[in-house]
Amino acid sequence: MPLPQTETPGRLQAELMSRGLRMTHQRRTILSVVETAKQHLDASQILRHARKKDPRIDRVTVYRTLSLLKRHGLIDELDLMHMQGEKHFYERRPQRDHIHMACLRCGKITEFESGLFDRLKGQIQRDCQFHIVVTRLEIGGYCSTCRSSTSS
Amino acid sequence: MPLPQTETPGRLQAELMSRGLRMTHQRRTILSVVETAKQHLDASQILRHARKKDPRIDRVTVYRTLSLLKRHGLIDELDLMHMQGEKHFYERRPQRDHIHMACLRCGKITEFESGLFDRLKGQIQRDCQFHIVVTRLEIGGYCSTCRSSTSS
DNA sequence: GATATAATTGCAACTGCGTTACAAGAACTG
DNA sequence: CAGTTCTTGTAACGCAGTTGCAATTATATC
Repeated sequence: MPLPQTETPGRLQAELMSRGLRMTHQRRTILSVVETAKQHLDASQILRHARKKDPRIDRVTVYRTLSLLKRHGLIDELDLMHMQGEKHFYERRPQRDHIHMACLRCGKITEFESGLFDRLKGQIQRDCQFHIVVTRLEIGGYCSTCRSSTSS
Repeated sequence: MPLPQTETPGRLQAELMSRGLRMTHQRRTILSVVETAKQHLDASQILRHARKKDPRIDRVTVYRTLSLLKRHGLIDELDLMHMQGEKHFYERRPQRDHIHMACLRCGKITEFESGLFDRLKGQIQRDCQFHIVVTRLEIGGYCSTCRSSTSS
């Protein structure tokens, strides 16, 4: 067997291992799902994708792995303005923080980076003497497409 | 009877009435709780406070009233970085948006207004052609007090 | 490699926030 | 003040996430 085909090692996996955490088959699978996701996934979607690769994974393991990744600052948790119930969505933590805009009409999620946002964080650290660990800026409103069509 | 002592009419109540919504005794009570809250309350705390004024209020009514106020843009819903489970907290929508900072150690919530934040929102509306309805900027980290004491 | 040990997993049951269905009750209209 | 429509309480439900515990598995050590 040429290695159990666990995708390319991946940054998440490398990060966890470098922190001395055990690398189980389940974790590798869940990590690869999060790592290759093309959109924001919630826990149950992550479970479904993971089960396609390994049907024996339990949802509890997904929750535990997500909270592990969160504790280690490797993923960010999003609410996306609670447009789809109370789910949480996850994404690999990016180099540079970005803003999530959620269209209240079509549900599209747009990401946006901004130097003003970076400056704002700097201002907060200085003026409030607050050491920032994680930020979440979510905005609800109407995207350009939905603004131009019939109802506002 | 000199009016059923429902606090001063209150802005929330006036707003709802001006929109042609029925003003029930329960709504008046819940509104006054939200309006006079000295801190961010979650649904169950609002229920508890409301019941002190009127023991017959049910939690369902609290949820329904909160979602009514939310739909009308009269209150904002906060997650406060999910530090206390998955509760949601509520506050009367302020004139000017502010940022919520949550200390991951002591749990203190700090509010902060910033011209940079206002400018950032303007930039988003322009550059992304996105019509902003509601924003939520939450930051987790360590407050000045907790930074100076023993552990970081 | 084999073995010991400490972490991780799956299962099942549970918690807790929030929602829904529906009949009874209350607010507004004329 | 009678009628209509909205709102409420009750109870049952749904769903995301958590916990306890025995069985399993990754890693360190021999």
